Amino acid sequence: MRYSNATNYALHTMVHLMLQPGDSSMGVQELAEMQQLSPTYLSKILTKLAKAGLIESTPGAKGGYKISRKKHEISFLDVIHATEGDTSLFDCSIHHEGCLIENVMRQAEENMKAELKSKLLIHIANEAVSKQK
Amino acid sequence: MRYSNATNYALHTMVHLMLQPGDSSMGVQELAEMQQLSPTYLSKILTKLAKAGLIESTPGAKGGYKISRKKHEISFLDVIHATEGDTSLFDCSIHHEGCLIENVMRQAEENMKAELKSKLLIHIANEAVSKQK
DNA sequence: TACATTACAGACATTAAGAGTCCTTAATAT
DNA sequence: ATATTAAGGACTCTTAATGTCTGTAATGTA
Ligand code: SF4
Ligand code: SF4
Repeated sequence: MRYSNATNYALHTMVHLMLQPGDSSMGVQELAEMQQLSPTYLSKILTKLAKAGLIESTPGAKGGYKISRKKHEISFLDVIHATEGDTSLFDCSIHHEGCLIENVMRQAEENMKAELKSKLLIHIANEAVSKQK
Repeated sequence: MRYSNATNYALHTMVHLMLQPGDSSMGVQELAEMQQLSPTYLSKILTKLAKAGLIESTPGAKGGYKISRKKHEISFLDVIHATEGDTSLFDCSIHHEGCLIENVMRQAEENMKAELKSKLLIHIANEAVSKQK
């Protein structure tokens, strides 16, 4: 029971893109090198992020990825949702009416999600910058 | 990213054992039938629960499993911990000092665990009983 | 227009973990 | 002694994550 590596890569990539100045794009090549992983694999993750509207992609020469216009609203939960999908941590296939076990598990997951939703990536990016100084 | 079926089975089994009257034991055979799953597989899960001190096992004829003496203190988290192990949901292998990403992820997981720790199985068992009436 | 560059998509291979089975051993009651 | 039960190890099967390869479409540049 662990978050996938893809989520880790996605989070790092998002922070990288946030720190990129102005309207400049980065290619998957460059992004993959920074994280020491295969460009083709990262490409799939980036496509997911793009479909979720968290980043914007432009094909063709001088193309690449840049952070979405919603830059200041993107939460950890948004990224995780994009990579992990929207499945529940606990999902009993039976679904008895008013199941007490599910209630507890769902509530617990909600507590986690609430935190992940309240934390914005932009905060991490800003802190990272001020640390470097 | 889902909790394993084993956790589901474990939770159900624990509730069953809690509803058992007095000091009586149940065999893995009976417990497996109730949940429609293989006795040998459930046996492995029960062994984990026993090692975690959540249930007590007695081998030999007329043996079986019964709820531990800590019956009234056992939380959802205890059961999950026994079956899933103590690994973190988010575990970056690198561990940069004061990592901001990990901080957020860890905190979120803590929020979930807090809920799971506060919910005791005995409550579920009691509610299940009063519903039946 | 031709060409280089880049994202995108599908098929495929590899790996790791979960789920489940089978068989043997040890402990206990009758 | 024998039947019954839990525990443990080795094994297979299934599934999902991880990763690669190849081709296609879109875009800028010369
Ligand atoms: S009681 Fe809840 S968790 Fe258990 S089988 Fe029914 S729906 Fe699933
Ligand atoms: S910054 Fe944090 S999550 Fe990223 S590589 Fe370092 S330790 Fe891992």
